[in-house]
Amino acid sequence: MNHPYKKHLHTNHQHITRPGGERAGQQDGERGAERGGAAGSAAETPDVAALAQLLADRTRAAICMALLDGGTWTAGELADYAAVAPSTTTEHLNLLVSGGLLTEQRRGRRRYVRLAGPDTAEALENLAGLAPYRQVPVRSLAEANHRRALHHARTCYDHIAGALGVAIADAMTARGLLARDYGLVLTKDGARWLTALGIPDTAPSVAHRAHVRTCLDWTMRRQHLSGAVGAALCRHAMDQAWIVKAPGTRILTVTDAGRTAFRERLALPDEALAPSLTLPVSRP
Amino acid sequence: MNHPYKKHLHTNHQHITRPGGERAGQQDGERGAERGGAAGSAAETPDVAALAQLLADRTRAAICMALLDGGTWTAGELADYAAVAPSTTTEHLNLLVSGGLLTEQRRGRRRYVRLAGPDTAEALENLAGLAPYRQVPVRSLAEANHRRALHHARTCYDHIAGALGVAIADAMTARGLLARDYGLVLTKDGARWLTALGIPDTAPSVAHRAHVRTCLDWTMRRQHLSGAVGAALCRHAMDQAWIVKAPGTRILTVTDAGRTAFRERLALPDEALAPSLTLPVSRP
DNA sequence: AGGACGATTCGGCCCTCACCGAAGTGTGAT
DNA sequence: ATCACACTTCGGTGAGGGCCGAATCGTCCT
Repeated sequence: MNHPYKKHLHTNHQHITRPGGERAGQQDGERGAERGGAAGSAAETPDVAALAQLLADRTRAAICMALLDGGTWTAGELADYAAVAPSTTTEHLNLLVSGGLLTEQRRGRRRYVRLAGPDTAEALENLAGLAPYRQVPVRSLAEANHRRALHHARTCYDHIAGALGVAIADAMTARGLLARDYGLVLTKDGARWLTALGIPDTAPSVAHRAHVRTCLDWTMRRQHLSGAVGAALCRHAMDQAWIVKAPGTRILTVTDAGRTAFRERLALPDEALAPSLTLPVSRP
Repeated sequence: MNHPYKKHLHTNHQHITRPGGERAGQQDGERGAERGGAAGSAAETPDVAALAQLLADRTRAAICMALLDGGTWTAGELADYAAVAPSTTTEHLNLLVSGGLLTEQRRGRRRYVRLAGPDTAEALENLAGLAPYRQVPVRSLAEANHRRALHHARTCYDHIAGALGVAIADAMTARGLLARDYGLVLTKDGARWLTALGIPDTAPSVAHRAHVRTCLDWTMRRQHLSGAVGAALCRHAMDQAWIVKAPGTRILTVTDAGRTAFRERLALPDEALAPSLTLPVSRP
């Protein structure tokens, strides 16, 4: 007896204590320095494996990516989207919700789910930017168009991603509205520019989030603008009808007004403003 | 025939095309806008599931967390650390290396591995900050002390983490050296402060990385300073012997000189400067 | 009430994979 | 040459879990 490899606590499956309730990735705010004395007979370690396991399944990952549009989907819609049986979807949603990545809301016989919060969304896009690529066959022209539109412009939870998002970040940097030298910063000129647009950059509603954050784009592998400023800009562009979001998808289309506005205010190159080729179809 | 749930391309296992070689998470730099036309008969999607699957195993996750000390370990050391057979370790390392998270270097009959880069390290710490907690039994007093020391101060790849790291970020913010309002920024005063310390804040060697980045601390769930400035500060503190790194661990101990320096220059509170209680033992 | 519909539960199938030991390969030391 | 050592390869085992279909539960509509 006396095995060389300690005991078999390696079943790789376990139940865990969520830290802060549903809000998965609290990012700052004051919180005292508890968690100091680990002198008991047990300690806490972050369980990276458990979190990763939630995303380690193709279907679950696809569900999360779909929810990156920031919208609320029903279990059935997700089942169709992921092409698995409703029963399978139920199991996946149970895991994702109890793992804190998703929140649910039951209404009648429907189960609505969405991402737990902006932090979760950004963590997901960042992960996607780091992930390897996989070749995926395109089966129809409609699907190819859909994909092309997605690469061109889409929402990433609450801000603009895709080639358009990257172009905006680049243009703002070029015009001195964002500075990249010390992290990504909104400059004074940038703040003025936002105010001139009618976006109050110090809105208290967004004060708890970092104003400027970057988000690694999974189609371009380039940084684009996220955070509160990114979200405000996206909202404004929608309010002004510079971009419209095709219902049921996360695809954004630049309108004629938007083309004018973006060209005037940011001198965006034409590629970034190309019209979407087709009307986006229903959920892919 | 004609199944309702398309074909079974759901084996959840696949081989993938790495995007950029070993460097997993390129973060910026100019790169043209290729990847525009997805008109072929295949398209590329980031495979989040594949990446997550690498981390979804307890043992592999433990290996990655161990390597977060920024050091180079041999396969045998990792086998001991993770308490699995050498053959098992080999398999895990093969996966992690070919997945781009680790790089290896063979010398003689040894296999040395380390994390692929700073980006990988930061992605890991961020993931750890988001992950749920798991209760882990502490089996000995030495282990409890080790754990306590880790929570107090440690290296996170190339910068300072733990309570000390958070305290430094807080103090720098309080003194106006860092500004949190628009992301986390090094202020002009901060740049001067660094220069006064003898840290050239515009060293070309670090120009390709964002100067200031934050890193979510897994013991405190608070942001601390990372990026090039964080790394430079850590290096400087080690050069000046303010902190010493116990060999074979990622534990940092604040020296007497360090206590004086940190108190003088940043007015760090005493808790953050408490001496480590024991000499750190060998690898846990 | 009756029926359509969305979601859930359960049982069973099958594939994946983390694990080990034993044998093998190459390197370094004696 | 010989042996020790670090790591690798291979076969076998067992557990975990993703998948479906069928049956069930609730809710909404007519």
